[in-house]
Amino acid sequence: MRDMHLPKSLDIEACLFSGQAFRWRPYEDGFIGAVENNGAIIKNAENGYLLQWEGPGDEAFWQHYFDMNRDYEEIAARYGDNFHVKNAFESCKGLHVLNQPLWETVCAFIISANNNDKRIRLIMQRIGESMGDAIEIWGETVYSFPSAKKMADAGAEKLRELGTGYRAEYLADTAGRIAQGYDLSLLPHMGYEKALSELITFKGIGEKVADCVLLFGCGYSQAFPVDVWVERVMQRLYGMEGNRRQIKQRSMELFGDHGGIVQQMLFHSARKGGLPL
DNA sequence: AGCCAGGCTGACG
DNA sequence: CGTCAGCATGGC
Repeated sequence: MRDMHLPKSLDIEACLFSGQAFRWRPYEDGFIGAVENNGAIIKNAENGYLLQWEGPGDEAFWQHYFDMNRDYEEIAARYGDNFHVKNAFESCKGLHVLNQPLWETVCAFIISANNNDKRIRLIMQRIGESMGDAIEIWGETVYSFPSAKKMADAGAEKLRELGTGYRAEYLADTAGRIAQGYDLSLLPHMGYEKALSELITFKGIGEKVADCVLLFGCGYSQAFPVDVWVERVMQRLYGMEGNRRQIKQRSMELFGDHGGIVQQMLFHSARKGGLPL
């Protein structure tokens, strides 16, 4: 068991429950979950939080996971002349875009298609329970996310039993390609456009899902996923028209290198009901 | 009891 | 190239 302090400047609840991570759950006055082979509990503490974990990770691992090496205040300041983005950053103070395990992120967002947050969590939990490794922490059990090989071996039928529905074949096919040797870990190093073109060759991954993977799992902070909420924001608040791809292109031009972070602020505040839609 | 959910695929024009 | 019906499942 190791532990470290997380600063009050982080809003852990916002980070873990804003549609980017799906494998944490409330626990006592904090949260419990697993990242890679680390089981973790986060408790409220004076002037921040106490993160306790069992597993091979170190402090740098968690600092990267919570994107603590990025200056969000400085990024927010760059959009100080943009009314709605400025407001979104202020109402989402402490929300960071997480850097999550790539394979798990791929699966989560394949599952997310035409689905809702609650059910994505339900399915991800079932996948962990049935195929992941159990990790004990403080008498609680959490589960690592299973490898692509393990999911490929389980097959589409098994995945369907877990409630994935018509996405079972997508997951099985994608898991199979990766188990056969496709190296996801190259994606963060080949540039945004190339990585996007690679991702959309997988079944169940279209442009929106790919952009979520690029943003939450590959560190491409310019990736701008356009879902129904963000589409509505850009239409109503910025007068954009056209299909989602056009809205994405115009948004990326408008917001630039940190568009994905802007997107997460707009998405989260829109879902909280904090935007005049 | 329908409707909807951080869309994608395959078919068709 | 763009459009569009159909899609499994569970929560509300």
